[in-house]
Amino acid sequence: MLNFYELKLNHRDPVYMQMALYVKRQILLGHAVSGDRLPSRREIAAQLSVNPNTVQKAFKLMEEEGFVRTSSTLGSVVYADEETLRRIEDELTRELVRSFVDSAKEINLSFKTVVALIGEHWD
Amino acid sequence: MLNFYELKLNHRDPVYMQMALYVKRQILLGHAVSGDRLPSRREIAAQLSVNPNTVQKAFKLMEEEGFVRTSSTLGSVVYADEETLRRIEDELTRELVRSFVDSAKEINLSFKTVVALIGEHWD
DNA sequence: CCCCTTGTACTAGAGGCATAATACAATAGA
DNA sequence: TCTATTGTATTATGCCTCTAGTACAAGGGG
Repeated sequence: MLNFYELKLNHRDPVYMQMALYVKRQILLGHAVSGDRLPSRREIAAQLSVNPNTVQKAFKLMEEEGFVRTSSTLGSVVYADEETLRRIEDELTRELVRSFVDSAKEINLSFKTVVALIGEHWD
Repeated sequence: MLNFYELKLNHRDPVYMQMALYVKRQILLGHAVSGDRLPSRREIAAQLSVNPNTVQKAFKLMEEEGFVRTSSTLGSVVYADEETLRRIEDELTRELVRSFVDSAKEINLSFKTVVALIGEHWD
């Protein structure tokens, strides 16, 4: 049973998107696999101290994106076939790198400088 | 005279923040230096096809952050002393790298993998 | 001197995000 | 069967961002 205690919310991005991203990460890391159950809307709302309606919005998004499925009164479970997993990896990895590289180039950082800076901040 | 034609707005971040970031970048790149004039609020609004009030909000922010100064009816100019320049570099460089490294670690990417991925996306 | 631009301020409204408070049908479990 | 939980839906409120429209004092240039 997945929980949301470790999810630290920021004040920049919509909460319901941060929730969906969190579940995607758990899937990508193998911490959540197909069939794994998710707590009820109300339970998650309590874990995160947010409104149940916000949680419901997150589930709506996750269902639309295809990695969570809900059967009424039986709760929601993770669903991640090959294609879904690939899509999640793409979003979380390639998209992360792409936007970072774009920003780095915007301020004229060289590849060498970028690698050096990352090296400094890695530990 | 700085212009805003090259600034491509996204639909994720507040417009007035994107505007401030754009000016910071121009300063960091040396494309804008102390004394450089900025177009009027209304002129910039036209260049970006946004509302003058939004532009005014950006100026309020930029003045608060100290890299733009306005003298009534004479328009606004860039102001960037040593300390301001350092702060901008910190925000645009170190902050960029820091948040990227954090995200990369969230999905268990190794330093080596990250460098490889960046290398792929660099060109 | 007059007009136009400028910075600044204000009200009003739309849309997205989040909260608060309910409501209800369906089902699992005692 | 009764009760508690669950997913789902609705209405209202508040905040932030952005747009739209208007207003006004101050200064520059003809």
